[in-house]
Amino acid sequence: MAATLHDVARLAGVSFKTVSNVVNDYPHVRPSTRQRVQEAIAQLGYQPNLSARSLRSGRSDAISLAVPELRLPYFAELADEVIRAAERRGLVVLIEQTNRDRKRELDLLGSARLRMVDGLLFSPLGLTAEDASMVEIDTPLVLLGERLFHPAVDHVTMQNVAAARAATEHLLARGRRRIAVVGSHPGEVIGSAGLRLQGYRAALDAAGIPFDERLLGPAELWHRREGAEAAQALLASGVDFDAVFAFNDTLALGAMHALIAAGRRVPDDVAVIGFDNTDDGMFSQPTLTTVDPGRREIAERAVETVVQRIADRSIAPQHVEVGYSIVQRESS
Amino acid sequence: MAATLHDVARLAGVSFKTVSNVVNDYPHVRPSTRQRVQEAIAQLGYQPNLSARSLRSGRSDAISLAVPELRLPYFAELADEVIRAAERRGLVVLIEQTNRDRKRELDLLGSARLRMVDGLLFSPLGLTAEDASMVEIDTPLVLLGERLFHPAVDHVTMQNVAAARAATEHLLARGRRRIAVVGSHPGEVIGSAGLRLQGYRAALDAAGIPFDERLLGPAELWHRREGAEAAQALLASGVDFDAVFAFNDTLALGAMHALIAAGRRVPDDVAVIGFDNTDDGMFSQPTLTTVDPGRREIAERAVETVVQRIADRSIAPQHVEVGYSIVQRESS
DNA sequence: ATTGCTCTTCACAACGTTGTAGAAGGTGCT
DNA sequence: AGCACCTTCTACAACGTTGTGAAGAGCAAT
Repeated sequence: MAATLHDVARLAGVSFKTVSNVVNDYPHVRPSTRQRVQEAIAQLGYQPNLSARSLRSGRSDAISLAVPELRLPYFAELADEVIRAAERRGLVVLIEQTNRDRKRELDLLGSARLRMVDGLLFSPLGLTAEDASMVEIDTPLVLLGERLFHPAVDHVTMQNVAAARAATEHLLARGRRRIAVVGSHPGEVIGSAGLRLQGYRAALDAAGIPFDERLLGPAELWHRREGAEAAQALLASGVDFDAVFAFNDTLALGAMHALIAAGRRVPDDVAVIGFDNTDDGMFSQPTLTTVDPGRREIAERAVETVVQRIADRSIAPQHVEVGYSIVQRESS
Repeated sequence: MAATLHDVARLAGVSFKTVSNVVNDYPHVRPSTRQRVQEAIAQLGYQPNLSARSLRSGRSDAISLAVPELRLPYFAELADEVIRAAERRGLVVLIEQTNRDRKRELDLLGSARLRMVDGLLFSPLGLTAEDASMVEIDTPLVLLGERLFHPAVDHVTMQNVAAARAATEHLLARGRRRIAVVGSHPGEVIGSAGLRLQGYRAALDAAGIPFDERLLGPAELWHRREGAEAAQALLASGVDFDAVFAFNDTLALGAMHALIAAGRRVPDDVAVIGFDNTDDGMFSQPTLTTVDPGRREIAERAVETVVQRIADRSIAPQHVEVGYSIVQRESS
């Protein structure tokens, strides 16, 4: 059905390799020949077979992006920006969802699918420290987020600790002293929750405010529902608080909903700050103060890094940290 | 670097074709041979080269999903569900963003990338009626949404007219008589905006309420910001209204924000209904009444349809319409 | 022992492309 | 004229897989 180099060659009266040379902009082709070939290409609607090209060249010009769940706004917006950044470099993006499941994440790393793409951007959530060695794979890999530390693998991360500290300091600066947390993961150290908690405690310490464990609202998943439930649990516990630091915006919106439903005014009674600067905090009621963790830059740098790694596997592993900022809105 | 059939064959002491037969579960392989080959496969960590397989077999087991913007919750959730549905059938999903740009959509249809995937799920927004013939492409294609009608191409759509009518009737049933629209596209007929407006007018007609053009709040893009701006414009125009039917949830949330900021109570002064049933309306303040247009079923049926089309190109074009329902929450 | 059958394995030829090496033709220099 | 050197084009051999057809092995029936 579809035309091949041979079909074009036959029509143009040249060898199929000459057609290949035209397609690949090989310089030593006589202008008249080039034109004849191009006309034949146009006439037949020839398009290169990318499987064959990929087999022969070892390049597919496709990368994978593996995220926990695309329906979480943070990952949807990350994927959006990764796709844009990849497109600027002529790459297409294949998206895998791991549902923050350790087994699925491990399967992914060993999957034959990986051989179809030139590289992988991987945002692991379920993997534990003991799985760290599993990320030593043949396919160029860039890890996103800070869940895993493996010195030999490229990372592009946000500054979780510093940004969380800044978020907490923002609330402190506005006079809040009893700052509850929504989204903590008890016992976790290296994950986003662990690091953000670390930043929170650092800010409290610096301000001379004692850490009160009763202010922690654990939430395994970072969805709206879990944010609402954590806030309800804090209210029900009777602990006194005048602010909430939610570990992402989705949790924050859920928490805010629960607070308002319980009759608390935001920000008058309880100030709320989120984390991620996703679009849905821009028009919430009230609008959500949040931390912009540099998602756009993460996407850009991640694609840039994987492209470099694809081009040269021998360069030293890169660990990129992007900037963050506080976005103040009505909720604080 | 990576092991091939030949490497495995050498280690197992068989021909490379026998290894291929083992990999593909060809039945006539002696159990002892099969085991020896499987051990060699495990030892070398052999994984088939998918480019080679794709070149030889003509199948890549990958499909493309083309959407306007992944950061819009509707499309993020659609993509999430398409990926899940595809995975159940052993397919991976490559995502393209068209930014509702006609030229990009046309480019996509002619792209060589398409030859790398077995099929395409395409949600066009920018194409016009005169581009309809462009969707006659070699790659199996399923159109999502109702923007284009081309009898020869598979479609999976929501019931825009009926669902919009039901949304309007929901507001009418709650005693609202001055129902504003947010998100209309002046002059459009076959797009989502045109069809939803048609449903709105049908409901008004049936209720004997005259259509008032001043109640239309146009919004080209269906983002939160445009929803807020459209609502502000309606308020500024001085036209009286006691309800808003926003053509998607994102617009609705933006509009609700603007209404509340202007001192209107939702739903007491103005009832609001959205469209799409995306996650962000579940915990908004107030929570958002909306239309569930059957997104999950659209994803499932779309993947099912493209799989059928890939298997047999000669079957009659399918036009699938999925069910809808009203999801009532606090905003109405 | 030979024939005919089934089970098992294999050699070979694609799929459509790019890289290598070299041939054919032309041009400029000595 | 002879040589070297460009430019232009081509033939051939991969890349790693699957489909086809046929060969070899084993066994029952003749």
